[in-house]
Amino acid sequence: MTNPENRPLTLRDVSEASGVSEMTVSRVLRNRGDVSDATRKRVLEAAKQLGYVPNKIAGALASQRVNLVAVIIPSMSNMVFPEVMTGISQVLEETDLQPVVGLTDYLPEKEEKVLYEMLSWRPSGVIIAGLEHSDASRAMLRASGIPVVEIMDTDGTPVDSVVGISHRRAGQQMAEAILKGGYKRIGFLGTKMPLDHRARKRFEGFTQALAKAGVEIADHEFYSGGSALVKGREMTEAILARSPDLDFLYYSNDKIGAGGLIYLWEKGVDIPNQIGLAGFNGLSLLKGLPLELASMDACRLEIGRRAAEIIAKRVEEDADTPEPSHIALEPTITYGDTLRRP
Amino acid sequence: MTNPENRPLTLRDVSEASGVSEMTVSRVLRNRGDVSDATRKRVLEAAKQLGYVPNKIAGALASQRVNLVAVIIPSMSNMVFPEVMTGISQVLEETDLQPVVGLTDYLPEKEEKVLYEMLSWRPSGVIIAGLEHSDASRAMLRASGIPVVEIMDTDGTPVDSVVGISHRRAGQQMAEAILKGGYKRIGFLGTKMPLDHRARKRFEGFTQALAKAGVEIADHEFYSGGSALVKGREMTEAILARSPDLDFLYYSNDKIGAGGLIYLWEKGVDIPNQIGLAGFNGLSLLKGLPLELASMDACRLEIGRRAAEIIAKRVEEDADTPEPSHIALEPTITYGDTLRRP
DNA sequence: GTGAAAGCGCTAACAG
DNA sequence: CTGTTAGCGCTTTCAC
Repeated sequence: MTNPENRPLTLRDVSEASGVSEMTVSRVLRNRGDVSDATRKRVLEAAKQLGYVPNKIAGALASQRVNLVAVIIPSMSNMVFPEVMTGISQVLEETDLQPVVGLTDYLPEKEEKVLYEMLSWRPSGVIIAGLEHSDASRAMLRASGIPVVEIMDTDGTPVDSVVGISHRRAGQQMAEAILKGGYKRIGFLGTKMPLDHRARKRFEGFTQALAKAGVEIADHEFYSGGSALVKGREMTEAILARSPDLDFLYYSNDKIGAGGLIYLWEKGVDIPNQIGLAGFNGLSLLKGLPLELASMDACRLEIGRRAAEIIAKRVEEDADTPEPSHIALEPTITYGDTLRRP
Repeated sequence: MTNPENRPLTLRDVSEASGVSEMTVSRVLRNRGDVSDATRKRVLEAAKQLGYVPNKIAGALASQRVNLVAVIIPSMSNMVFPEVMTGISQVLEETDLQPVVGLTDYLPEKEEKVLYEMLSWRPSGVIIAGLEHSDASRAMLRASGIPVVEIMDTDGTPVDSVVGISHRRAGQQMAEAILKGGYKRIGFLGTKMPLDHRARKRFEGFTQALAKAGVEIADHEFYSGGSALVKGREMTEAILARSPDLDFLYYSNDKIGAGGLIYLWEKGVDIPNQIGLAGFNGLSLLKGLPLELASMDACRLEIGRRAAEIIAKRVEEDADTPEPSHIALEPTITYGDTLRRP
């Protein structure tokens, strides 16, 4: 407010303005230790009057503590991660920890860079999507000496703690449900991205479970980039033009599934009898469609919450129990209107 | 890698391991000043070997420079802001600046808190959504002495720079287009949130332009929370049950518009003749619908890019030209298949 | 309850 | 090209 030279204000300015030692000012501003009400009041007044904002950089350097939690995820436009973030925020809001997000675009090199950048701010913990990281990244995580929670996926070996679901099993379960529904000629539509390990694992689990029943995927279609809804339409049209005898389409995510569903609905196709459909994620948008798309909940919110809880707990307890938590959540199938029940 | 005591490594460790002074190690690690290739190599090797990650906290304190740009936005699940972020990231990636996101949930108190928190890290600049802030927030922004860019909206008085569109005018233009399309009985469907100032301004501009033509909104419906697609369906059903004679529905965002569109399409309503529809934002999902919803581009990516450019430029040039930029972008109408052209 | 001194790990500024 | 000296603005620790 009153800052004529426009020089960042320091504790000393507040000290001088209030006539209280820097040390006591610091105590007041952090609510630490006993300070008389009179002094406290004078300090608070001076601080507000000046418009003082503490310098966390100096504070962090002196105290060797940073109330930041690095959250490293592939993307924010995926619909999945905003919800994970919500879970993380919900939990961290009750602590004095703050999430800081870094985006990787599914690129290992970028993940490495972002991780390096974030670790250089010495956060109190790291929440990072996936179990697949470059050797350098894994080394940094281990060397950091702070709690690390890998999220989303449990199919692999974590550096420290892990919270997620088994995408391989998710793919298997969907395959089993589809077979039980009596479908035989199954098409798969998914993302081309070879770096989306979770989509890949679902695909693997899916084909594997089909194989166990002697069924093979009849056709498949992959995409990359663009609006998922549009791609869903286009791929559906393409795969059915090529293989008109398909009786089920399994989409690797709900958005392309929704696009396909709208397309088929337009065409007047009898769903789920002529063709059944399923997606993945359990997005709430599915309920706004003409038919509710079958899907599978990915436990996004819960994963975020659990991960944050692990970090928060470790930060509190500090030194002791460096026992890693390994939490595997159980996704559930929604049949909706597009997958015949057994 | 080789960090037995698990104590954070320091420059001194690298210095000792390489037999080079701390200062020179620092120079190598920052690519600053001339260092002989031999020394550089020794340092780099030692650093990598130890798995050293520089401490930016100490660096920032010493250099009084922080390569962070605070980005303060209401939400990440809005579809709008991820795209703004993309624009910001694109530009900042070419600099050594890094965006750090803070979320406000459209709450002024939360905005104030987040802003305080971020400013206490002394970022190089602030990009903040909207022009409406608490007095305290505005005071902090002004007192911070760093470049501030308010984004999304140009209807108001910025603290420093601003990049956005006029939402009031956007509402007006849509009203004019609707009238020119020959529609008379117009319904409005939107968010209840009184804190979404941009939606409010669009509504105001909309009604105002209608009024100028002697038309009044025939009915309206507001919602809050829940899946936008679902809400769009429900509100559309509700408003038409109440006012079956409406010939146009203007939705305050594309998602609820899409929900309404799907609902009406299901019902077999003749769009755009029996009823016309329009949304707002120009989301790419619109092209995946049975009909393309009329909408208006909000210039999200461009806003992000421009804002980041302003910050980047100011950080480079430093002291001079503290001349604020005021950039008003021009949104364009998409008629799609749901709004009759004049 | 309050204050003084000594750093936190790095970099600016200068000296060689 | 390399090294030395002083801090950056806070908090820790200990004294009063």
